[in-house]
Amino acid sequence: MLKEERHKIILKEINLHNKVLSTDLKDHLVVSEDTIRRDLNELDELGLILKVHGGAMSKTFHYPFNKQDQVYALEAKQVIADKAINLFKDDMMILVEGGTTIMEIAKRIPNDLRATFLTVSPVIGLTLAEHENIEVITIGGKLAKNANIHTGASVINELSNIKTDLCIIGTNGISVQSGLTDSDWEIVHVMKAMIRAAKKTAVVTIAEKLETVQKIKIADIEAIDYIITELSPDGPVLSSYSGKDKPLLL
Amino acid sequence: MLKEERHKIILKEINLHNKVLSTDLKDHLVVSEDTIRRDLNELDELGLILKVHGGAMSKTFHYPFNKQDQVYALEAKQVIADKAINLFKDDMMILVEGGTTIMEIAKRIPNDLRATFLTVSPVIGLTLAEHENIEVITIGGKLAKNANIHTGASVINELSNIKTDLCIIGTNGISVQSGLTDSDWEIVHVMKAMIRAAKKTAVVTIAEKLETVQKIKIADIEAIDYIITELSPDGPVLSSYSGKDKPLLL
DNA sequence: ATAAAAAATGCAAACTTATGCAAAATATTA
DNA sequence: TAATATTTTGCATAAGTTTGCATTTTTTAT
Repeated sequence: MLKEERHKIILKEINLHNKVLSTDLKDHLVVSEDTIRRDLNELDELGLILKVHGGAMSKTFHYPFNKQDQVYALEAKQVIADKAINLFKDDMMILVEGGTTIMEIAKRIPNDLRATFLTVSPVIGLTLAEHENIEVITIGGKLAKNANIHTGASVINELSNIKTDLCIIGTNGISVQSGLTDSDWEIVHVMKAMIRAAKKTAVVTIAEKLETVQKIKIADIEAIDYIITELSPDGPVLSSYSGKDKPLLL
Repeated sequence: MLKEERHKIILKEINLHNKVLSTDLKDHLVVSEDTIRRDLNELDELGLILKVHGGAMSKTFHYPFNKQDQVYALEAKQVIADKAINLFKDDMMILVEGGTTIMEIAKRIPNDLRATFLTVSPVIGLTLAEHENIEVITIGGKLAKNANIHTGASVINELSNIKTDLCIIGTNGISVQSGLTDSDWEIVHVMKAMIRAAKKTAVVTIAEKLETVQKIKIADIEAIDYIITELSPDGPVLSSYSGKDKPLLL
């Protein structure tokens, strides 16, 4: 078999499965492992694949993260943010959590919106405060270091005295079966209190998180009023989330 | 499975859910916990994630306020900060205000200090939280846009239930005659409440502000326990601030 | 303080890779 | 076509990686 031929087969395999193992290839192509290694090195030098210990991987597949500090799935989150902002009306009182999706919302709020935001996240609060007509009230408490969110009894307590028009939360897990879930005990309790403290609740999430489940439950799907993803609400992915008593998809 | 495959899966998990536990990963990927630890360490060294005890978390939400905008009289403020930090002992409860001098203190706190800080400033809170052994409690309230400090009745109210070991405040005006003064009604009231909420109060100020007076009074000089400037406490400039019932100069 | 969990360390086994070399295959040229 | 040069391949050996395990140290929670 010609070298070129092998190269084509290897490339095809990588495009198909995003990776190959040297051992698999040597069996498949019936050559020595040395030859495979040389092939992979050549393709790597041509920039066509990424050689790694034990095989090779597709270059595009490898790291979709160009810059370290870049927000994951930023574009999707911006689409979500714009949909969420449509829910905001002048003079509303809106309760928001932390997280990168909500950060996008905070950044993209139009400057003429006149509203009061309550938040448990100092970072979100500071970002919201950059808008002229937004009043920000921070719900203080113990600053949880991992999430940079205020938690603890004082937060729950304060939230119990509040009834806002709308609450926007992100989520770590969401599924039809298990509802909203997260893995952090403190944060789960803050989220629960936030949902109780608002007339309507909107969950914002990138579609990738749909049907993922974490260890601790926050709320049933039926307790949510809106689900906002970057997808069209009519698409097939979201169909199981709609129905009687189910949230409105945006 | 290729190592890089595992890395990819780990990164995705972190991007989706902000954090992962080593134990979950080893079950999910069916490798020993040692391997997971090594993976996490590598990804951490690449700057892609933040390794923490028991797992790892996303780097993206570590707030971007570190950009060192030019601080006026930075060197003087750093001298002051180091003097102030000498007042801090393990297990203290310390109440701090906002402002650039206090920001220098927050940044320069040694990493082995184990203490609880209360603050009305979200930016200071976030900075303090970067230190391993510091617990941060934010006193929430209406976020005053000019000073980025929480103000209003709720702050005063919360502070009335607190007695901390030490309170550190900056000031806009300080003079032997008029004491501490400021020009913002809301902030003055927060400051007064802060002084009441601490056993001892330290004022940090660059010498330039000495003998300047603002419109609204916060407290008499006698109500202050320490004055910290960048100057030597023995020098002629500060002589009028020392004496019976007067603060200790540092 | 104490116990439990996680991390660091050193080590050995299994596996992968680099290198030089000779044989085999392929290409080039008269 | 035959002779020669070039490239490719497989092998042996040495070197390097990766992984899991045992042990000690550190961190965390009670």
